[in-house]
Amino acid sequence: MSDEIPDEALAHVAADCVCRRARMVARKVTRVYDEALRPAGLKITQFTLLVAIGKGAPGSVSLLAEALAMERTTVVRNLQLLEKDGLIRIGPEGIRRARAIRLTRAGRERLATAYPYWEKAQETLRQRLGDDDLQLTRTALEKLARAV
Amino acid sequence: MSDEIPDEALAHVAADCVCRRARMVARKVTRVYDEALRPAGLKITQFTLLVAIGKGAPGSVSLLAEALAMERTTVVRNLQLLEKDGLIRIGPEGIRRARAIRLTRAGRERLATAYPYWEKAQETLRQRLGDDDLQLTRTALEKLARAV
DNA sequence: GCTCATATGGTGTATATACACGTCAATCGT
DNA sequence: ACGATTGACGTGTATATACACCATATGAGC
Repeated sequence: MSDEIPDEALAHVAADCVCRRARMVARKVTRVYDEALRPAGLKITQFTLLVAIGKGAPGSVSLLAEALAMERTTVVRNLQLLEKDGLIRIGPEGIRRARAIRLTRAGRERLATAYPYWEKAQETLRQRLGDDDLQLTRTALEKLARAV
Repeated sequence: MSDEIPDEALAHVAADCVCRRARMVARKVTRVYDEALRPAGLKITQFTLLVAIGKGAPGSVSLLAEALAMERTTVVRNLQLLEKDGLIRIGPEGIRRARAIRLTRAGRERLATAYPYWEKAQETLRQRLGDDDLQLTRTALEKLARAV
């Protein structure tokens, strides 16, 4: 019968699925950063967005989404939360309806507050992995992000 | 003023944040697998859960969550969806309220249907990365998952 | 000017994730 | 016997993610 799946196939998936591993890693790592950032009242997703906005002052939601490999509509919702908290300002529609996004003063202050906690999370990871494996991991994630 | 954050710090985060990279990778990879599995009517999270259940017939929700590095409560919601679709059965409370979880016949059939699509996604990634970088990636993700 | 392709944005809906909290069952120490 | 501890479960609430769909704006070609 073709509608039964052998145990070997299940073991193969469990052992070798790249997506399973990538998601497991993302969940675990996210917990470390979210916990570290808790005192700053930010989650790592929000912190990452604020950094991207502060760094590049993106001229549109689409560009911001592209830079972070996020769905544009996901960025829309996340930005709405940040704006509600007064951390960013979403500008009016400009050319081709594009909206510029920029940090507010509160947003910059929150970033400054959060930064040391982010550093702690990075250091936690470095200690748990060791310098060599940390570098290996960076390289691998970079290659994977580029390739996919 | 200590409430301003220098551009160098922002560049440092954007370039070196392990969590940012891990989440970007997870999003990108997830899209590949979700799209590949679409014809089977499953998302990669659901497929992964079904595989874990089919492989181990876990004796409790907590064990299943542990095995996949998921929050227990997340697993609870995801299992509720799978049970609603008739793909799994969540047993009655046993020792210490533990509930055994097992695939239904429909669940096994769905797994058999989905498996070739998962293989396609794996092959897609292998082609885009190349064998060497794929192995490198596996190793790095494995180390990261263990360490964190 | 009109039409159409393209770029940008937002909403509806559904799933995924996780913390805080409460509930219930088994076990342990006294 | 019984209170405290531990283990397991589920819900409330909030955020994160993404597809489907629709609305609006610009520019190209006619």
